[in-house]
Parts: sequence; structure tokens; C-alpha cells
Amino acid sequence: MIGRQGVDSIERRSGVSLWRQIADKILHAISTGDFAENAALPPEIALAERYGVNRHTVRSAIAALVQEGVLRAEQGRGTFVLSRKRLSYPIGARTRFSTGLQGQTSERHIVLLASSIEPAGQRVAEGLGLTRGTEVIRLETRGEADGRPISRATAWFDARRFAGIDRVMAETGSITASLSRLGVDDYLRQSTVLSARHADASDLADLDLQPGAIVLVTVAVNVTPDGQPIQFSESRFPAERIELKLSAL
Amino acid sequence: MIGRQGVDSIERRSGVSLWRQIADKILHAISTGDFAENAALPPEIALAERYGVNRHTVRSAIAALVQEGVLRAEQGRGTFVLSRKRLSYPIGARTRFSTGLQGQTSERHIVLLASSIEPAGQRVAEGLGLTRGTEVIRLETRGEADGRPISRATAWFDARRFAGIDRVMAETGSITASLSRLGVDDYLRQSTVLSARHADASDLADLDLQPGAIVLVTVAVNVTPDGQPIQFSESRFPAERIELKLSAL
DNA sequence: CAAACTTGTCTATTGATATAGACAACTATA
DNA sequence: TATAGTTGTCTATATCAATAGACAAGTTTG
Repeated sequence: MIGRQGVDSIERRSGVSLWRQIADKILHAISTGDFAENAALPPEIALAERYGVNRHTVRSAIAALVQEGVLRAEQGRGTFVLSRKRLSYPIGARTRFSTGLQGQTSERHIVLLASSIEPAGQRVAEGLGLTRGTEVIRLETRGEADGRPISRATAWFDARRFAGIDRVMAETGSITASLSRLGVDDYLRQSTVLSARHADASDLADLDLQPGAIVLVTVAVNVTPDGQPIQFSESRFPAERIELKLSAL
Repeated sequence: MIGRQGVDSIERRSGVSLWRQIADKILHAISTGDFAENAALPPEIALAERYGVNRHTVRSAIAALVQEGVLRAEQGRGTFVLSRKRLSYPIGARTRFSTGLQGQTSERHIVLLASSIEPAGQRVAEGLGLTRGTEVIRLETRGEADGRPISRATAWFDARRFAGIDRVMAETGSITASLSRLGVDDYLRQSTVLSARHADASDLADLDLQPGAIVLVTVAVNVTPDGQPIQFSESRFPAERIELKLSAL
């Protein structure tokens, strides 16, 4: 055994305040089961010692998480973890919003926030195999499960082939159903590129996040079974509420 | 057209300092090509106006990125973007560290940081299909490409079946080669679960990151072609240097 | 050389962040 | 009903983060 202990301390002068870092740590500890759901957190003094900060700093972190609805503090009793497991969103050959979350939520749907027709930029044109400047339809959507926003996506389609998909989408609340109505019975996920960043202002608003939250970002291309690109999309998932489960493509 | 503009502003009182948020935005703008590599950034005054903050705040952000080696500032001339594209790490059925980055880097290898034998915890036992408490070998590794750290992984193996893998790993510098030497000629990626969080202190040190950096986290199980679990691992990738490309499983 | 434009440095002020200590308010339990 | 253990509130102080303005130092261009 070579030996080596997993440090888990705190960074000062990092541009990220200590209370925010500790809030993240508590969230992480909850998600790994270190702090059990519906049970009491260690007392504030113990947390302060554990993380090497002042009790008041821990209190700031807890206050933020209470605000976010993750914890509930009760004077004299303790601070309790509310149950809110991260959903596991499957990504594979047949990635579909609604079916993928079956069994984890009782309800889910997609809301169309906005749509427009615009010329394809470099990235979109490449993804859809069009020449730059071709007209494309852009859909801005939010995915919700049990009333909580869990995804925020921007999708582009060839405007000629999928004319009117914005109206159909608003009606059906489903990409799959909309494509089906426009003659695409089946489609496959061709590629998915994954990254992560801090949520920007519009993410914060649309996903109901607190500043400093992290979003997982996927950039994907869907194709027909014979390989023709039909949809290019960028989706943002709040990392605190969703994990992505990669399955067979 | 319903209309809707993508806001891209800044969050105050978030626990994340403005200079850190702006540094992230600049990084993002570079990665999307908004700020071209090897070209000058807009002048500080323009950036300050663009992001709605004071010039000194922008300067703090730039100072951090200069420290990280992303930018170079020259008095009187401007501030320049150094070229450093994100690597694209493929994840699929045959995910292998070395082969996946061929063509993107001239050199890559894995360093064994530490190893130990320990009883399997809940998560590891589940992943490997063992009973809790069974002895497992834990390997702590760092992946490097062209001299820059790009991954930090913890891998667990059944200690009985893969006795001595730590020594073989230290020798060969390759998981695939080590498994091969212990009788596993082929293996497949069975599952991958993906999340993201802020880098903790050990990530910062091992991956040579600045505080506040984001890491992509994958938790994966590798199995033999007949489905027997052989490796359970958690890998951390610096989001600023790596994106994950999901390919056919 | 002069003017315009850029980054670098300095001083000053304000508000947010973090630490420290003391004590109040509330709960559970011996 | 004490007592111990917990969260809540208050005051005080020091440092970091952000804004503001002025000017120095360097580069480019007319």
C-alpha cells in the first residue's frame, strides 16, 4: 500500500465564497448518501470544524440551501435533509425526453418557451449538414418533471423540411410526437458532446437555479435511421438535479 | 416568430465573485470561437461595458486567466488569446484512455499516484457485483496529454482476481495493458453516469487547476464481453480542458 | 513628433465575506 | 425540572470584492 488520503478541504481567495463552496459540499454529500435524506445534518459547530471554517460561514451555506429547498432548519432540533434525489437522465441511441424518466417521476412534459426562423450559423449548419445561411427553425424549450424544471434546450431544424414544427410542438408538448406528425417515425442519436459550466443568467431564470449553480451541457445531433440529420440541439441540465446516464447507443 | 433574446449578464451576491464569473465567460467565449485564438481580446473598457462591470473587475478576471495561461497581456498593445483547444475525450463501448485521444495530442500516458487494498464500500461493491467488505484494490491515477493533466481517476478492482495490478500498472502505465497481462483481453463499458461539480482541493492540486474550476465526473463500470464486472471507476475531467464525446456503445 | 488607444498602477470608498464571542430561544432527555 | 444540545440573533472587526477616478507607461498610426 502506497497510502494517500483524499483531502476534502476548502479554497480561499478563489472567487468562490466559502459559504458557496460549503453549500456545494453539502449537496454533494447528500447526493452520495454521506448525509442521509430525511435525517439531521451534523450540528453547525461540527460542520464548521469539519470544513475548517467559522460556524457563521456554515450558517450562510445552510441558509442558501434552505432557500433552495434542500434543507429545513428547526431551532433547537437540528437541520434536516429534505428528500430530493437527482434524476437520472438516460442518453443513448433512442434518447427521448419523456420515456427516459419513466418510473422516476409521476409527471413530465416540455414547454415551448419561444421559437423563431433564422439563418443557420456555422455550428448549426455543420450539425445539420446544411450550407451556412439556410433558414432553420429554432425552438427554445424547458423540460419539467413533477413541476420542477430539469432541462433547458435550444433545438434547430431545417425550416423547409419541418415547416410549422413550432406550432405542432406547442400543441403536443413533445419533440417525438411533433417529428412523427411531420413524417419522421423514428430517429437516432448520432452524436453527443458533453461539457459543463456555470449557469448564466438566462439558465438561472429558466431553470429556477441559484447563482453559482452548475449546468451540464449536451450538444447533440439526431438523424433518421438512414443517417440524415434532422435535429441539432444544445441542452442544459442543472447538475444539482440531474445526472446523465449513458446507455447503449 | 415569438421572439426572445438570450440574456448573458452577471449575478451579484451569488457567492461567486464577478471576476470569476467574467473569467468563465471569457473562457466560454474562447471555446465557442467568439474570441478567436491568437487574436486580441476587446479592450478592457469595452469588456467592462459589455458585462456591465467596472474595468478593474475585468482586470481581475484577466489577471486570473493570465495566471492560468489562457491569456497574455501586453501593455500598450492588448490582451491576447493563447491557443489551447479543449480535447475531445470519446466515451463508448471500448473507451480506452490512450487510443481515444490519438490525433489530438502527440503524447499521453497515465501516472499511478497511489494504490491501496481496502474493503469495498457500498457503492464499489454494487458496481463490481461483490458483497460489501470484500477486499478490493484501489488505484489513484492521473491522465496526462502533452504534459498537461486531463483526468484524475480512482479505479477499483476485485483484489483476489486482479492481485498485483498496482505493480503492473506502475510498470506499464496503461489500464488496458495491465488487464491484458492479467488475462483480460477485451472489456466493454457497461455503464457511465455523468455529473459535474466544482473541483475540490485534491482535484485542484492533481489537475493543476485554479480554485473555482469545474470538473466533469464519470462513474463507470467495465465488464468482460460476457458481462462480468471487472472495474469500477470514478474519473474527474477538468471542464476547461476536456469535453466528452459520446460515441456508439 | 503628436495623437489616440491600450494596459498598468495608485488612492479612496463602499458593500459583501469571514471570523470571533456572547447569549437568547427552543427541543429533547435524564 | 434541570441540563445539555441545538439553532437564532446580536455586536464587533478584519479582509476581500467591486466601484470610481486619475494618471503613468507602452504601442500604433497619422
